[in-house]
Amino acid sequence: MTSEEAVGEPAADDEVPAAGPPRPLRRDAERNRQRILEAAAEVFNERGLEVSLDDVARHAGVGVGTVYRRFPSKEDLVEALFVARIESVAALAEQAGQAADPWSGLVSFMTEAAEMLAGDVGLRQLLMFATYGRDGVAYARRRNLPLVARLVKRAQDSGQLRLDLQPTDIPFIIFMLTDSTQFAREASPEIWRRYLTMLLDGLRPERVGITPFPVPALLPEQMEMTMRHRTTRHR
Amino acid sequence: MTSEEAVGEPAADDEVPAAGPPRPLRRDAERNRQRILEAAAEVFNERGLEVSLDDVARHAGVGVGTVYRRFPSKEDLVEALFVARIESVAALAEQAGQAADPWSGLVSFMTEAAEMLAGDVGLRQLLMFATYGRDGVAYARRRNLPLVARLVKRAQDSGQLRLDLQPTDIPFIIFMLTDSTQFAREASPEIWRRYLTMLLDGLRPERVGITPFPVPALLPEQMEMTMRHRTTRHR
Amino acid sequence: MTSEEAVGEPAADDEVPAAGPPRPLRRDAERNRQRILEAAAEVFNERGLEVSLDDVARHAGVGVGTVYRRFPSKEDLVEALFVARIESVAALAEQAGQAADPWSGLVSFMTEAAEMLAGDVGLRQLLMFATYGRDGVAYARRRNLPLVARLVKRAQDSGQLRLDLQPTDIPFIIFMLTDSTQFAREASPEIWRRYLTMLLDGLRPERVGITPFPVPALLPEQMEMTMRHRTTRHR
Amino acid sequence: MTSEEAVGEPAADDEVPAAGPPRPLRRDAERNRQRILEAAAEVFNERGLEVSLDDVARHAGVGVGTVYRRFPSKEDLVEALFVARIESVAALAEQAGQAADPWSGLVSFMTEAAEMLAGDVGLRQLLMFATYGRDGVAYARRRNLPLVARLVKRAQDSGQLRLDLQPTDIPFIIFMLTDSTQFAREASPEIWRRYLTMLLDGLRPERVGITPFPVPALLPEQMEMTMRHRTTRHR
DNA sequence: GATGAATGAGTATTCATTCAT
DNA sequence: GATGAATGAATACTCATTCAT
Repeated sequence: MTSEEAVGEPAADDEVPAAGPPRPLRRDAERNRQRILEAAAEVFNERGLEVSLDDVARHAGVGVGTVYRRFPSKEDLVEALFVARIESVAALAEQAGQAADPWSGLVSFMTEAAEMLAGDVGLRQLLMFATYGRDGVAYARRRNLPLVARLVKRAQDSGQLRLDLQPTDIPFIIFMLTDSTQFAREASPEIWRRYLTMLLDGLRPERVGITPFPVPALLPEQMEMTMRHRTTRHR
Repeated sequence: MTSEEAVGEPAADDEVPAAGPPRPLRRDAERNRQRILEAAAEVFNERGLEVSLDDVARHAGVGVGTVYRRFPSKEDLVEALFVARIESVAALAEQAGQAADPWSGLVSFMTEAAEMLAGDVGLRQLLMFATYGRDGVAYARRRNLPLVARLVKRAQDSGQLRLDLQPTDIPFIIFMLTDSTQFAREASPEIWRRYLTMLLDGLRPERVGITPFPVPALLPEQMEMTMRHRTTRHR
Repeated sequence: MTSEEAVGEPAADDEVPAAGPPRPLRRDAERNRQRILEAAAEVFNERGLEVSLDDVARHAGVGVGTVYRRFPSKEDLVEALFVARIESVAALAEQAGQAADPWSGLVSFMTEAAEMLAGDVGLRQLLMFATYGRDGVAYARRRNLPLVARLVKRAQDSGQLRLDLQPTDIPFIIFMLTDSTQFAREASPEIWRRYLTMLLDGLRPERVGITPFPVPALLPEQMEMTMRHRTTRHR
Repeated sequence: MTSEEAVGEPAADDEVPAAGPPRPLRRDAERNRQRILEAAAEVFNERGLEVSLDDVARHAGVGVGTVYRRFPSKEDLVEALFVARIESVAALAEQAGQAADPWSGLVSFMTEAAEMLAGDVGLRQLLMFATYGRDGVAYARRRNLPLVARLVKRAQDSGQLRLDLQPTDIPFIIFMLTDSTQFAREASPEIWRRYLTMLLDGLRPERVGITPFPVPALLPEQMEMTMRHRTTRHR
């Protein structure tokens, strides 16, 4: 990365990244950053992404000003949160890639990812609706997708998964599944497992009468575009 | 009990106060009412139910006072919009009940309902999250469910649908499917058809290796409770 | 009614008073006017002068437009109401003037006037705070004052009332007394009688140790000015 | 019980959350807080408690957000203003309790309290109608009444005040008196002194022909109830 | 004349974001 | 760097008043 590329940085003053990886924060700053992320995770999960940054700050035990110093806008905070979480999802995908049986590797990934999203309103809201957050979302997804692709590939190679399923279908399916939990949070937070079962049955290849998909899956590039389109500006 | 008396049924026609249908609006008023509804439909579809009534009014080319004259609160406007739409869904269910083949009846209903919801952010948001709207929401759902139940029953009786599928699963499935379209609005607004296919394949009964559902479906009563939990949100 | 008279139509300078008393309203118009006044009296008494004209109109069974045709503004309506009521007060004063005993004439007037005001939030609010209403208020008071003055004079002439009491003191006293009832509406709507007693004891002339008033009473002219100053404009 | 322990009285110090006094505001904040209070006092006095907080803010030269930062709602602002003032009234009552002559102690209190209320529309409106403000209102009154009761008792014990006067009569009288000033603000802001004289003459015991009160005074409990009836008015 | 529809400025309150301390 | 104070545009809703039907 040349210094020219690095110029793409926003305000130019503040935090001038000395050409190279962004200099690490001072230790107390880093601690605050973590606190804020934790507090945000907590309140976003409890009350959705609509909570005010004042609340986040209060919860984190810092001033709002500090939140803004670390995260130039609410969108950025939300995105940072997502990026942090997405790592876990990536980790899940990686682990699942080690599974002896390709099919059950894929299934565990889907199950575990769904578990995460079902239990974390904020995260899901962010991933799905992306009313907050920015390009980092697309980026993080890009990072995830190859891992998922590998899972899919292995399952298909082993003859356990219908061949017309695309890697991009997987995030969709996970979102869909956990959507049902949004709807039935109180009544049946695990309801998504029911629909996962249904779907999995529809993913097997060996069946007689398999119905071809009427619509192609999204291309990886399209996934990114998708994100950008939905980012509704917040005041 | 004459058919006139039957009209006294509480939830059924609260809009008819006492004697005869509410006198029709003056022509100009009716025109504006329509304009407002259209404008609301449009902006709600574009930007979700969060848009302000000022925006709706501006879009309709009327003053906000006019909006409030016709719809005493935002909730009422939203509900009016919803109630109108929900009738169509019910109509779809009724029509589907006439289909010669029970399975394809069910499939057309799901397809058509998904088409509606996929194309109408506001409607879907309302049905799913019901953060706006009032009793009409619960009522409309109540009205829909029995029709859906009939479709399910018929398909199961004809041996075309797995027996452990419950009527309450259907709305979930429709919500789930259209959820995917929320996500990929620009890139592929019809993507849900892909997942419908998958799901349908998982709904057939005659297959080898059918996997039993790990979680029960929601009971009809639970569907209503669900609603109540989310309804009380706005000042 | 000739066709010429009928011409009193909007285009032609509305209701031109043909030099003389304002032509009486058509009978139906008059009926509406009365209805509106009655309705206004009722709701103003129940809920204070803040009720909306829409409410008044609804109560009267007419459209708001009709209210505005008769009373160009809320202020005017309120004033009309006051003028109507003030007649009753004047009547009380006249009757009291007939009493055999001058002192008890004065006392009954004060008592009866206080009874009226204590029982009519709207009327009192209007007279006292005059946040609504206009010159008619001053006018009506002017009309009342001479009658009161006579009561005062008689009582003083008969040696039953301290000589330094001025006629303008009487309205003040009545307002003051009924003020207490505003305060204790629920707990003791008749509490004012208590303070009337006190005051009357302080009005007798024959006592030893009578304390001269430290401040002069208002002059009749000042009473009018008073009114004008308080008329806060309403949107 | 030491005077320090006495502070533990429930209503007495709810404003002190737990440990020590609430940390003092930053200097700029304090300055603005004062500005807001002054501005509020001013406009409330000029135009009553109905003025909008936008107006208050404008008058104070700050944004409305600042007003809301210091006073979470209009009610709170009003109460803050009131609580500050009410202390002065209490202080007056306390001082008056020190007077060598019980009668003149009572008279000075009434006079000084009336002076305060006569010059402060907002304060009076709040005390009288309590359409704004919260528990602080009830509390402050509760705090005042015993002090007043003492004044009354002393005057009665010294034979200078009629025995059937109750402590609750005093606030009524003060309200009544200043009511007259509301009415004659411009013409004669001191007019209430005239009626105070009258009333005082009616309060002496030794007179011939003293008229017993026809209605009992309010009980202290009733005073509070009174308040409650009017408090719940604002959104 | 009567009706009630339309208007829009006004109300209390919230919250992302900026800026003085 | 951290803090929390200040800002003001935005939101849902009301109501006196005007105007088309």
